[in-house]
Amino acid sequence: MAENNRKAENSPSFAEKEFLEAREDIIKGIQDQQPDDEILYDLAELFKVFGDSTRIKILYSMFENELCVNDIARLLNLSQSSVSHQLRILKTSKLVKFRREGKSIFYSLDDEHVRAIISMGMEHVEE
Amino acid sequence: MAENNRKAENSPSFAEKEFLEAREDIIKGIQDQQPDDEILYDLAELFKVFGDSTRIKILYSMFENELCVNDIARLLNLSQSSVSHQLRILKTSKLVKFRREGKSIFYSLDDEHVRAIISMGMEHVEE
DNA sequence: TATACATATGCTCAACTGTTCATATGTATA
DNA sequence: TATACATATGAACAGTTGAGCATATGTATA
Repeated sequence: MAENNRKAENSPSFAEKEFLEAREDIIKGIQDQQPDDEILYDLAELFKVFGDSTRIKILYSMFENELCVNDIARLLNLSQSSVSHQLRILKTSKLVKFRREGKSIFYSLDDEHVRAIISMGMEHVEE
Repeated sequence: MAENNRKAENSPSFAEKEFLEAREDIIKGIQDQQPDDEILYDLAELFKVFGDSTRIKILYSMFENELCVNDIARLLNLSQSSVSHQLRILKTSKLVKFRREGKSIFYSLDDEHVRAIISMGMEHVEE
């Protein structure tokens, strides 16, 4: 009896049931569309690289020019070590490419995607 | 004499001087183009929000649907608390909007920029 | 080949971040 | 208005990350 009561209290009404099932269907649908975890993980890793102001400054400085490590350090008032460390991260993420010329190594943005992503973010920030 | 020698060793040749001055000019030019630090900081902060796989999953799940906190938690197998914390960050960054409906709160992407930024990153990742 | 210059890298530490747990707030309904 | 449900939030803790220092590697040139 007490059990019946509790059961009655907890069991959803017909309308509630329909609502819950509808939500379930929507969730199932999304689950199918959702890209693999691995891809979403990589996507987050990519944005993480853009998510540091030192790296953003470095990327922006190369927006229209190739620069060597020392140029960047002087331009942005950063230590050589710091710039070098960050460039390694940018290299690993394929956001910059480089070429050697004598003692210097010139870095530049790897492709148009990098510019596009930065520009897109800039639009959102400047609103 | 020793001083003269050292000076001679250390002083750059004419060609070197020209090269260094050219680099200086380039750096000055970039310094003028570079956006304010504050803007670049905000830009990095924006990307930082995209730079976490939980938040990316949450954003992606809302790509074409509005969802309530509980939907997202079940869909992505996350705790209610975790989802709520992350949604607060997404709200603060103006990446999602929300509306109340009874006890539930439905979240959705704030505007097309959000979709555009994610899509752009996706292109780079899928290469 | 010794020296100076340009860049890279290993290590350490302080600061930051995401999760969890416990609890608070807000809302509908019996 | 008491209860259950949905969401939000504060505190604490573990894991991560960027900067700086010291040093290693690579390259040109006297």
